[in-house]
Amino acid sequence: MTRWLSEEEQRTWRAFLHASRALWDTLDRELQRDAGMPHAYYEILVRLSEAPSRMLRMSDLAEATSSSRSRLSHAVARLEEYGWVRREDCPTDRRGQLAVLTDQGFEVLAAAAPGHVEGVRTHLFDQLSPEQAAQLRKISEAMLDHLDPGRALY
Amino acid sequence: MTRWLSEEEQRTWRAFLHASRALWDTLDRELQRDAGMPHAYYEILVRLSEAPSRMLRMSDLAEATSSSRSRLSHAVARLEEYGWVRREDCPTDRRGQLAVLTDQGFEVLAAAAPGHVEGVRTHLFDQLSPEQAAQLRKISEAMLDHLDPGRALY
DNA sequence: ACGTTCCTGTTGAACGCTCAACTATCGGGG
DNA sequence: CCCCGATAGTTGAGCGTTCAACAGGAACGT
Repeated sequence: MTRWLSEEEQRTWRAFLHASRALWDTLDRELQRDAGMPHAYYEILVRLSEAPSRMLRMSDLAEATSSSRSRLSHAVARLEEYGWVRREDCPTDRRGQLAVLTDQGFEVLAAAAPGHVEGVRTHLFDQLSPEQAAQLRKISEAMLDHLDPGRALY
Repeated sequence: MTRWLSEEEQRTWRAFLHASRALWDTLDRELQRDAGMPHAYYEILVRLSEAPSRMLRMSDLAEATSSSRSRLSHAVARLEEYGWVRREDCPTDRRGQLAVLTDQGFEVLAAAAPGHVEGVRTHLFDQLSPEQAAQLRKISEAMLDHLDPGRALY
């Protein structure tokens, strides 16, 4: 009863697989080389930098970066070692922890951002027509609607 | 001089980021749960199963799965422990090694494939119109042309 | 023949992620 | 008030990946 993929679908699937992996690896490697951090850590810093007072509850941060609580916990532990993030107790919920972006963390992020954005542009948007970029967004949103229906759009 | 992303581009980029990660995580988790292997190992088995005599040089296998030699070496070591793959010396190049899919490995793959294909269909193709699937292919190929120009198309 | 350079594949350490187990707190119902 | 299930976050072990270093063989020029 398996609904196998057509030849056409299989080619599409493999192209997508290789392309997204290649893009991912490239950006991750650039970030590691230029800023000394993996992309997952960069994303944490970005989300914190956009939050009010540059701080977020661990859970909210986990959701924003689509990462598990455990992963975030490990990641923040390391970011704390680097001095880029610091933990604070949540005043309204004694179970809670706040992750706070330090000034040093902000500096590191500010230094890393231009290179990374340039990478995203070079490796993704420069390769697509404006129509294709719009299509990619629709496609991504369709996938998200299915895989993660509750997620905040932005 | 940084060419920052427009609001529109940023939304596209984040949607793509979350969507491809969600798809990836979902499929990887399903495969781990149902077949006891990560997607990377599944891909290795697939490529071997399609090769003549179900064997490939390590380098060729690394390229086909877009993985580093080191990664493949570790992976094959583990697949060998499971009894799904076996190594043979290459007859024409004494540096070379051949990875060979065992009968048991083939059985495991045959058992895992229907579930995984169903996952790809459910989580990807069922969510896209035929036009969107075609667009996704073009988009992926444009990315590949840039990131990995020499790669075999299939 | 010889040496240099490239290529093939492996190794071990460091790192990040997953999973399951655990502690501590919150919040609602008897 | 107390209990109980749900929630917040952490921890450690196991696993896969990366990276740099390495050994051995091939290919090429001289």
